[in-house]
Amino acid sequence: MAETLDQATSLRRQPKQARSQERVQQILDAAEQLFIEVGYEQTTTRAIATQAQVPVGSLYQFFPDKAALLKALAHRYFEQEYQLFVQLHAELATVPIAVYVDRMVDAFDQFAIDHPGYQAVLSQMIDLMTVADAATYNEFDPQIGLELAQFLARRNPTLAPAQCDLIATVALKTVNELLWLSLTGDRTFRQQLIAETKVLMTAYLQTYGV
Amino acid sequence: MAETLDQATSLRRQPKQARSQERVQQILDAAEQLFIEVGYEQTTTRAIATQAQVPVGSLYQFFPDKAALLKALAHRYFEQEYQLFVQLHAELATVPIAVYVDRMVDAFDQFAIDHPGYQAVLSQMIDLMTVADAATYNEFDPQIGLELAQFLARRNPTLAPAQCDLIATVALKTVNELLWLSLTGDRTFRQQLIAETKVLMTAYLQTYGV
DNA sequence: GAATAAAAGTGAACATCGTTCATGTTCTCA
DNA sequence: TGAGAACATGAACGATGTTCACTTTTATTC
Repeated sequence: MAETLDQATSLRRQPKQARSQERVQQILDAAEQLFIEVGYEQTTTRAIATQAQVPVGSLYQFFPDKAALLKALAHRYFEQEYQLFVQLHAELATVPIAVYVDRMVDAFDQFAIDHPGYQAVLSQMIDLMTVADAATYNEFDPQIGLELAQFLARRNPTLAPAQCDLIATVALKTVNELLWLSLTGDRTFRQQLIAETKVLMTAYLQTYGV
Repeated sequence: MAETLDQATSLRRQPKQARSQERVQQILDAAEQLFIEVGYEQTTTRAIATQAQVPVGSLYQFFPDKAALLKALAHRYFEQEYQLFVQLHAELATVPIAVYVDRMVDAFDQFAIDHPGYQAVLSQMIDLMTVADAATYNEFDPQIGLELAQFLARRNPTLAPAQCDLIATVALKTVNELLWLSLTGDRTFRQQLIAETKVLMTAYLQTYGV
């Protein structure tokens, strides 16, 4: 876990001693908690340092800037989401498309519910991306899109590869957005929106006979 | 135009003299240009003031803070989009749903293309909303949603009002997101995504027999 | 048309932020 | 055990959004 995280977030310095590695985790935990509580923008680096019981300087020993903290946290969630997809995708290789959609949407909905920090961290991550590059975000999402496109091509061989890519992009983006919207409402709203997302996706994919 | 803008953006002070009103427009124009060129975050209030050839203080005479400038600009676009919807919606009251979707999607796509500042301002606006309230954004979008829901109920009277609201919400959110995504790519990508958006929406709405 | 009040204009100064870096401390290993 | 590498520290820096005491311009009154 540690190695994967380090590689992806380009830590300013590799923590070689156990003491430093603990600090990195302390800082990340403190940052996540504060991002959830008061949001990314409102969280000062000094507050993160205080919460993690380290001086500000230690923060910049390992992370190049404040945004790197958010990226590191987002990376953790993307990684988990990708694992979730891979596992479920294998299980649902041959089921009808309606069942595939049903199970997938439910799984990702449940993931967001199970991880309290997901919404707070990701929403701030999206904000950051419009300003800066989308490197971190585009690390796992296109991977899912690629596998989804291959899945569609296997289901309906008459579809051109380019078209499969496009359909996968549309499907992913749409489900992402609607699940995201569902998180902003109460339980009833979320369940209704989940159901509606399934209707939408199933109708769309059945158009292509997959 | 001026009155509508003033009401919605809660200017700190109403510009009563012609001189001030000109200044407000100068400031807004300068802000929009800089937001497009270097982005909202990277644009300093001093830069806006310099560009508009006014001192920083004058900025805060009319706008409570930097975000108010972005909101005022976003409001202008929302207002124009709503007008566009109302007009087209009236024209398409009785056409088949596939035609309705086709014309609507094309119109909003064209709007984004015709207004160079739209993407820059709105993307920053979206960022701002996750941090602050969504008051400005929710000013016109739900209005469109409401009319869309009534439209669905008229097309298929067997649908419950609550379900019409839900369908309208899903449709709006989805089209919004996909059109937004289409702006990030080149001409070919945009055209393909526009076409795909129509397929998705038509398939979805035909499910409900509207 | 001069005097007074009200509105508008101004920019140096303030508070706070993200970040740095010179200096002190702790750990590693021959 | 001691020299060098890794790590820790927080005062200081530059930049930002914002304010407010002060000046200038416009409106009103006699």
